[in-house]
Amino acid sequence: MATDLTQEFCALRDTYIEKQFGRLNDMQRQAVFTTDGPLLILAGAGSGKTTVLVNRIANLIRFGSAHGSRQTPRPATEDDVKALRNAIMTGTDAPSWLDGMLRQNAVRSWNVMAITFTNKAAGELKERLRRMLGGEEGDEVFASTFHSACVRILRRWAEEIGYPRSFTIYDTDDSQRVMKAVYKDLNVDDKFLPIKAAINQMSRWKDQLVSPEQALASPAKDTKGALTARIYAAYEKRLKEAGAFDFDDLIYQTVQLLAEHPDVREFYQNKYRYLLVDEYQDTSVAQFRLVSLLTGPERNICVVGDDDQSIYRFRGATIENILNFEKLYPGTKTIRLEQNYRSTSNILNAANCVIQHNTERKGKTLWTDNGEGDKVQVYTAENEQDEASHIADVIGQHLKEGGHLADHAILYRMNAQSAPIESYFTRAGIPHKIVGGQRFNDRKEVKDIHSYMSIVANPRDDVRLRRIINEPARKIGNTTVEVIADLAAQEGVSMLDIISHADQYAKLSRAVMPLLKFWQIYQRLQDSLETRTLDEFASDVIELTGYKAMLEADAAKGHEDAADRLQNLGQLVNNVKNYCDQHGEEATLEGYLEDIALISDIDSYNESADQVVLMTIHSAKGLEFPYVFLIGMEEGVFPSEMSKYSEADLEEERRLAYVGITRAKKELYISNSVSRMLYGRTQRNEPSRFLREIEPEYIEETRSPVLEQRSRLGGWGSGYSDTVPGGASGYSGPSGWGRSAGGYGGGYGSGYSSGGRSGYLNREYNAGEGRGFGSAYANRGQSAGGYGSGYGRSGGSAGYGSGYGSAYGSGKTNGAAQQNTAKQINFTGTPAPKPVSSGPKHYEPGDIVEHKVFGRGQVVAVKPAAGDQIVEINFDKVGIKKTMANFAPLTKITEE
DNA sequence: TTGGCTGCCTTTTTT
DNA sequence: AGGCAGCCAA
Repeated sequence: MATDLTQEFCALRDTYIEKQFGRLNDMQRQAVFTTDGPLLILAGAGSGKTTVLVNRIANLIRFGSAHGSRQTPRPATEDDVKALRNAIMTGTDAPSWLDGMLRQNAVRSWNVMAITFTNKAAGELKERLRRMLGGEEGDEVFASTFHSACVRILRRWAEEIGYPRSFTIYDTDDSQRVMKAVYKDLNVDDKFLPIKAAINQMSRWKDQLVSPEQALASPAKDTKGALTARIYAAYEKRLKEAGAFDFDDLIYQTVQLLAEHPDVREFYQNKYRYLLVDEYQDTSVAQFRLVSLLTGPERNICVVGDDDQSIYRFRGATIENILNFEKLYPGTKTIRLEQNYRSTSNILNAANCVIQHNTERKGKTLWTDNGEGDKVQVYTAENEQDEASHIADVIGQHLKEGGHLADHAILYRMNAQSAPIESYFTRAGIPHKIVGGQRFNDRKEVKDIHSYMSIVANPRDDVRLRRIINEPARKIGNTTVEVIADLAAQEGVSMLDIISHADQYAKLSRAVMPLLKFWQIYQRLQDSLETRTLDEFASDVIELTGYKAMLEADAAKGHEDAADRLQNLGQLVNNVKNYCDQHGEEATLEGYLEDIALISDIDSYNESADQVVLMTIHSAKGLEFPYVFLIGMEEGVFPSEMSKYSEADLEEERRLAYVGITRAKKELYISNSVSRMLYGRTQRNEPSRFLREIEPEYIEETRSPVLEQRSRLGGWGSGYSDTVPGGASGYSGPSGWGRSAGGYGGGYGSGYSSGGRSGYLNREYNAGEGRGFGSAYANRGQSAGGYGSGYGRSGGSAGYGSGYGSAYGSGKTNGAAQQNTAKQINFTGTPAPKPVSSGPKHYEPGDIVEHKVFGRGQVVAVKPAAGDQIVEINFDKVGIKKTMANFAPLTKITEE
């Protein structure tokens, strides 16, 4: 009888628990209820991956392995059954006295570890756990990134492997500085082996857990390989001396620690009995090893990933980790999540079309029961300004229909592509935010202050010391620094140790005063750290080091960016303050420095501001937006030039395209531009192959009106300019030539001399557009009054005219007189490409204007600025905004 | 040692 | 195009 009751209770318990996760689909629920043993979740884009992770953790903590189990801790009673049935029927929580019966083998929250790639993802996970489980239990789950988790482990055990507890984390810039020193030491020429190449190789070795010894021992394929191994060894030695880890070391050294110290390993295996790893497709060999070292004998390891979204191969991620997971963990249960909740079917189908062209994949097809939605809009622009203006048009349209700026994201392949959009949006007054690119913490002044802060935390850090020892200038030049470094090496102490006794070294006699002064500053900083709060310490650093005085002096001299820099330092102090507020008692200098080393721009991106977001597709992974603009869909841009020659690289680009497309919820806008300025020259690019891979039924194409007009006039094909080595007839640079694919009307050549000394042509382009005009100019034309003599050449194919040009010099030294005399010679009257808006405009307060994006508004103030006007407009819908008169998409309606 | 100039190089993505 | 490093001159 009791057995029957227990059986009934178990069945009811399943129902009850399932009801708790009733909003999940079958596959998702399966994933949630698979609590023990290895589990691989293949989660397509938008398939509710984070939801599954959160719910799975919640289930572990609330019910453990109760679901599906036919046993209970004690035999069930009739009261148990009744109470549970009642809870199910009424949809209420079961009474707490049933807890023991329901929470069979429930996992304690601090036994769960969830690893993600970005702080943002970790934060989101924590936030959602908090909401689901409540503050106490939610917060006790350890959710962090690979790198933060490693830092945490290393902080605790650093001394075991010969590092100081307050080790420094080096960023790429620091690494490069170390590398330069190593090159000098080993007498390596960076022309023979570029520093970047060495760093890259070293980084790959660390990703693959190859030690310097192994690298040295491995049969070198060539001299460069052998040399790189020696460089690697020397680099590691330096880092160890400085008590520093670089990004790769954080993982690598943690793996070494866990592998070589069974006690440490067991400590963590006992502590974290349930492991979850997000974005598993982006793990490296080292990260895989780390995860397996943390996984205890119970093998409660759950990984979530999507092989189609693996986009970090270039930095050591190996897609094999996910492809081979089942082999490495026999008995793995694999669950596929293929239902997409994010996008319309048109968007999803477009994504599927593209990704199907890849061969190296597990294979899965996303589907959705969301509606068809609008077709994917493909726009061919004339140039990047046109592309920007088109995007502004669309956004403006959406705003008129009641949409929000923040619902729009502009995604691109590389950071450089943000510039034209940024400039257009700024001038048009469209609020936007660029995520990524130059990070705040990468700014020179910010890094300098951080360097000061970090040498107080870690006096051994010679790299950072060198960075700031003469910043601001305090008469400690290179020669002196090298002498100190030599002395330090001789005595086996840090450079700061030498500086503290500078008066004892004859070799330093000339620089004794400045050095002792520096030492004094250092001591005052140490003192400040001990006696004041962290943010006060930060502002002391800015003051006591003379940094502030230096910038103020610069600003007084009229140095333009000095004021900005001062402001940035103010922001830095604010950031320290925020850090303190967040961490309260636990705020430490090391902690702050760690944060800034590991936290990226995207982590602080906050959706709440009503702005259009601009970021790379890489940064956008894991995010979603109602309206997405995927720009620069051109061969040579996306896929990038560098990936064109390798099939594996191309597949990665395609996965990136897939990631980009699947960010869109409601509408996707893809654009390509016929001509684009890239790396300082104008290129003509074919539309991306990824664009052609999308079945026509899912897309709707439009071309820029300018292009339409031109093709009516002349009918042009697909001319573009190619680059071939020059060399003949005294050309120093490459010379370009135009090629015609299908009979077009004109060509123009524009050449300019870059060196300027003898006025020869350095580069020349012919492009299949326009009607044959050309202009050549000298870039730094110093000779002959700043002239270069330029001409366009017709390069090979019949059918377009020869362009030629007028030359001018814009040399900074003596070409000024010729400046602005450039003429675009126009032979046929065909209009030259138009600027964003034509003709100078003048506004006066009271004018009623129509803005393409913001709609109707009234001018409230006008300020002249650099040949233009800053117009302040009060818009009916969005309030007051400032725009540049000549660039904003503005039309004057009436004057009042 | 500093500061200015020239010439050189980079331009894929980032924790 | 633009930034930076290294070189040279003061």
